Amino acid sequence: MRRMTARPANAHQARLLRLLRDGGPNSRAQLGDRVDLSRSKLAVEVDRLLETGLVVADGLAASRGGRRSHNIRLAPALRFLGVDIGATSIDVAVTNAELEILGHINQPMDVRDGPVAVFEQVLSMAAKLKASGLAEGFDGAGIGVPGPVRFPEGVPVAPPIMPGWDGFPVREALSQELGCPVMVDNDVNLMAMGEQHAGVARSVGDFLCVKIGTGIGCGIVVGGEVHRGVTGSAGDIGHILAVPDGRPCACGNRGCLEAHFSGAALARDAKEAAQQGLSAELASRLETGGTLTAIDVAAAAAAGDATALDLIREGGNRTGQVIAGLVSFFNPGLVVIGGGVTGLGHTLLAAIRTQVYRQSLPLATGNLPIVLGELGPTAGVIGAARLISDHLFSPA
Amino acid sequence: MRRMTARPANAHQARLLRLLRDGGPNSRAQLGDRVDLSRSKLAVEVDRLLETGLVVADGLAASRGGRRSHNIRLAPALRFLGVDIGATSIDVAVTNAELEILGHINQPMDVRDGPVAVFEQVLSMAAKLKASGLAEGFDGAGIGVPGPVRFPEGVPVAPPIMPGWDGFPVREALSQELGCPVMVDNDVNLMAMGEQHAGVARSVGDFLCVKIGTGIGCGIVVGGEVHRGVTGSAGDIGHILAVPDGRPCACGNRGCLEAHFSGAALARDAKEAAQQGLSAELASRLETGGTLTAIDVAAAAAAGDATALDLIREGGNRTGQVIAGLVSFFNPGLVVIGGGVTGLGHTLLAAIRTQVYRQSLPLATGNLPIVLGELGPTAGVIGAARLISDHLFSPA
DNA sequence: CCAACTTTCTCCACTCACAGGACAAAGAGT
DNA sequence: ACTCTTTGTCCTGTGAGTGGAGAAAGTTGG
Repeated sequence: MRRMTARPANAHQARLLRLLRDGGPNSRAQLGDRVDLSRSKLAVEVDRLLETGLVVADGLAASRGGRRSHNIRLAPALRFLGVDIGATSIDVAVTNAELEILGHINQPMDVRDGPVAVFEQVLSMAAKLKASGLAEGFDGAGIGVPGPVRFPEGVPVAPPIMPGWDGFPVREALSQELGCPVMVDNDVNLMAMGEQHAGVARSVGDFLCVKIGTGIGCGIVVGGEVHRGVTGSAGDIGHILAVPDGRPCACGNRGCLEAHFSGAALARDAKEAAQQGLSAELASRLETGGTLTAIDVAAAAAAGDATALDLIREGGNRTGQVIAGLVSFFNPGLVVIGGGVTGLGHTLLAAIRTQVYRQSLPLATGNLPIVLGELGPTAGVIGAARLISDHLFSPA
Repeated sequence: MRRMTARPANAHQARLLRLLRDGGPNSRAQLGDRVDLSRSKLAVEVDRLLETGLVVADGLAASRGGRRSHNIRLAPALRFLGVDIGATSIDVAVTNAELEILGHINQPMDVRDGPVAVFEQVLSMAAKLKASGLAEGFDGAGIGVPGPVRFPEGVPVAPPIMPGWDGFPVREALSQELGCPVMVDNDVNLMAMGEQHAGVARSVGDFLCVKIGTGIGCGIVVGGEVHRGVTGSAGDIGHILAVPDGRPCACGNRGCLEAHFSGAALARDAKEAAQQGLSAELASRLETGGTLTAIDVAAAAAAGDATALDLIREGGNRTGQVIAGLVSFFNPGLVVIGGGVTGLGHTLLAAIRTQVYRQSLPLATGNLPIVLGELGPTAGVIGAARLISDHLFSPA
């Protein structure tokens, strides 16, 4: 099947496509209300979009007291691929043009295996989704990787936890393999875009999205746009100093936030505590599994284990201190906490909130919600789909 | 004299005005090269601007091998007032439409005297500049105040060091008194705009501008635009935690950056050192003046006093640690250091650089200049003039 | 001093985007 | 059947903008 070849010819068409994508109105009249164009001009642009096939008119809506309107919607055959490459697993999902997830699979993996091995797996996961009948092909794909990206070229740069990926032409390679346009971004930025599109950050212009997983990072959204920084490393808060002369970090310094709180640090601390006999709960989990992860700590905490709760609180305090600084600096309208440790739930959130509300000035915290992301593992893939659709739904 | 009444009628005219302001080309042909409009359209817009009087054509330029071009320039009678209200002094300057300073005066003052007393002084300083023949009136004024501002309304909100200013309608009051449009912003943001317009940050899109004076703050520029945050308190880094369980701060917490390094903290530490007999140099200055300021410390350091140098290095390290975090988070293309303590010069800069380059990741610091502002006390007033001219040179 | 070439600026005709009103189509309510 | 409402189409007028022709004002070289 021939995939999406057309692109919006002008800003009006791009605007209309995004309105339709974001669950907006779907009759010509309703579109006209939002788009500040005359009915005639709007009709012309809609007709052109219908000609390109990006948009279809199917059926009539119920009457609202007058002539029934045509249902205008994005082509139902459009499919986007969202890929979220984490440090230890891959998420791949197919969405329709409205970015609704039609199918989603997750597989464990190690980024350190390098781009070739990882892409083989991504392609086989995409093929599996295709085989299940959800898509006949992809009109575009968004990819998130756990490290800084030179955004215009779609190439990872100097990724600390991804040796072998530096300079690998991710965008070009995947575009070749998949036969469709591809955009690449940092996984944290994609999570922020996901929560902005379909999660807690809808209708918020300036917010921070802190992702605590194997590492720790922060998506920065300014005026509705992701801020990536001059070298694509903005939001890399894992190596901000959290504890003077604290624990050694993989980066060579001491006391980095990531060395004190992250999925990896939490597992390490839990293991130490178990071995020192501080927690029977954790020790028993260590025995059965042979190793501990953040999930074990979450389970222990849920079971009321004091040591596990202490670890979470301690980590939340450290993280909260750093976030407090960022809140003072950036003055966001919302802070979203997400990533693998979301399972630590309310204990973590409470610790973070306490620190932020205590340390930042009232003017910055006065009306500042600090909440957990509501999309969980789908935030990344939705953000990835959003990334490519933003690209495709912009003037050619 | 009637002042500037016209405003650009469309985006093209606004663009042309800004080009002319920023020292750009000044013939129709040269303007056409930059503005991506046909010669005919451009001529129409220039003619309209000439009609409004915002722009004048005076004289002919030298020939470059053909017909001589007309000199197109902004009306030479246009005057902007730039006001920078600091914690302890006021700067007022008059500029022409190209934002060149025609006259600049500075007077000591205490913001805590409240808005009424301060504005009386501002108005008398403005009157003095007028009386000296530099201006017959003002076409617009920009005002910087040392605290957060609700930008759209031009009203200070909850300013910690400015009791009595909370909610005072600065913009409206001064607009009344001066009889011209007024815009109000945080003084730190204005310094950033000043350095962007005429200083070290020309042609840099994303940068941070750290102002260390009585307090400490940070101007944030994203994509050429100042980021003010949702409540106007962005950049308020003075109360970021710098030293766990450190010195008590006026805000009620302990260990804030501002409590450890700022003009006020430096004076306090110098006085302590002098009284403890650690430095003969500082002690003698304390005796002669009865009190110490950052300027005394700078002088002592310049004279080679070890204690003074230590104080500066110590403060620079603290500040550098905080800036390192901001650099990791924001990934700017430039960091500018300015404000009253600029006099501490290279010692301070070296300490800050050391911390940032050590603590932030190479990708973020690799090509990151950290420099002193080059405009000194004029940065604020130039930024203020820029603020109001940006406002006036935008479509009505 | 004249011819040839440059650069700057003006004028004019043509195109296209867009607004806004008239009107047709299709339905609801009475 | 009649009126009112909502939706969608058609048509014409207006103003923005382009691009070419050419006038205006120079320089350079014979």
